[in-house]
Amino acid sequence: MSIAIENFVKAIYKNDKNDSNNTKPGNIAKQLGISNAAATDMAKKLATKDLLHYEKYQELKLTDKGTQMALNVVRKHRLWEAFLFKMFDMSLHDIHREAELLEHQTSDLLADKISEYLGNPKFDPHGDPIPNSNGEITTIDTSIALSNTEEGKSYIISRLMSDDKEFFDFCAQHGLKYGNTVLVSKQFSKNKMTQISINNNTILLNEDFTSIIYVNEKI
Amino acid sequence: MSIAIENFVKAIYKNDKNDSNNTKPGNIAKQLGISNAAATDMAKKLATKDLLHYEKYQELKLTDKGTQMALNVVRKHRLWEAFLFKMFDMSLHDIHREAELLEHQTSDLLADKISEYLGNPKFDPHGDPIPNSNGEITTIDTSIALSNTEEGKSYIISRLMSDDKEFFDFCAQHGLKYGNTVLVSKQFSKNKMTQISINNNTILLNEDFTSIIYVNEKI
DNA sequence: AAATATATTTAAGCAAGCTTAAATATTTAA
DNA sequence: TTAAATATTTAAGCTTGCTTAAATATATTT
Repeated sequence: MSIAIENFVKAIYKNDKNDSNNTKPGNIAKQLGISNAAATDMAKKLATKDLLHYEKYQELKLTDKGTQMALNVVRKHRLWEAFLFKMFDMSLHDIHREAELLEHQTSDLLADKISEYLGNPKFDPHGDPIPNSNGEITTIDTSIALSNTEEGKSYIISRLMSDDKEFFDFCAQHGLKYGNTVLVSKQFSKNKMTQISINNNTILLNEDFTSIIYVNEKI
Repeated sequence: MSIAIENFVKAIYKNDKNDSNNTKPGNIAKQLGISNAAATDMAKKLATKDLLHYEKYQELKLTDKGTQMALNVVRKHRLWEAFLFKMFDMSLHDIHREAELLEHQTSDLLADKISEYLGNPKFDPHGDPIPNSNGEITTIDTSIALSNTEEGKSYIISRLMSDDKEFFDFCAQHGLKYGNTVLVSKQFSKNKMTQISINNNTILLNEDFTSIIYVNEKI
């Protein structure tokens, strides 16, 4: 299957997993940077390939076959991220960009080799779960958004849910990295801001960031 | 530039480096598995992009710009081969196939990271030279074909010049691998066959193989 | 509930990268 | 050196994955 198809299916899959689960063509189009018309065309085409269910003006829904394809691509993406993260000193954003390309040109065999080398990890450096070769995902996700944490408690960063370079640059600069510990020193509930301590520094984060940084309470 | 263009330019480059240096469209077409007409079309198009010189019925000649592009792709291909060879237990043929795809989706940055990780190697596991980031190649190649070796001498395998799976399977089976030592026990000059010893086994190779296995005399 | 705004779909069309078939040029061989 | 074989080019046409513009349906607002 083509790169365009893999990306289309992946976009629907990721949308489905998100809060705002709008999987109509227009929303997919926006994420892929193509026109609405192109998205509608593609949706119709993929329906004939049994990758998704299409009904005029309705949400696009992946079939089992489509879901498997999406999971396969997502698996390769996240394995590449984990692998490049381990092997090379590159920013999370650069790693994401490489993985975005490599994911489409990776055989199942190579994906398995990478996975094996890494010890079959269940999460990538963003904290996103890595599907196994059967498309199964470990979804034991007890993490919460930094915006929902409690004052005075310490947490371990488990997910950075973004693809935005500025966000990652900010994170890298302040030590906000998968596995690191943060102390929530104050929640400004009125202004929806959170004050944290990390590496002996105090940072004030607004909701844009605290809603995409996920953490687990440190026991 | 597209994958099709990169592959086209690469094919011309590799043809130029070979003995039978026929770089007319038909020959390139054969190697890429496309029609002669498609190759002619592409050649005309690439001429307008200043990647090659095209004159009706003449050989295709890469411009400096085209050569640089080819070298860049070849560099990425061979770096991937060296990297996958080092990291994973995969056959040379599988590695070649992965590299054939990955080479087009690798940023210069990532290529440099891979090269650095490997200690900026000058040769890949086939023994082919890896261009550096400026497109410069180390061509101190003192190796000779196994068919030209002398009886009774020992040699170190330096190049396996093929993309053929059956050949690589044969090599893997008999320990014919980059860096390994072979003793040439007999040259059957009349039949163009060579008898070698490797890993305490004796193998008789015909010219199809001895002409693509390159070695350096063991001092 | 009607009017307005927004989203989706349809239609027509374009560029890239191919194809096959026919025309033309070059090579090879007799 | 002329005829036959082979290679290259031209021409017409196809598929994929997009575009813009216009038509149609759905959502939102008042």
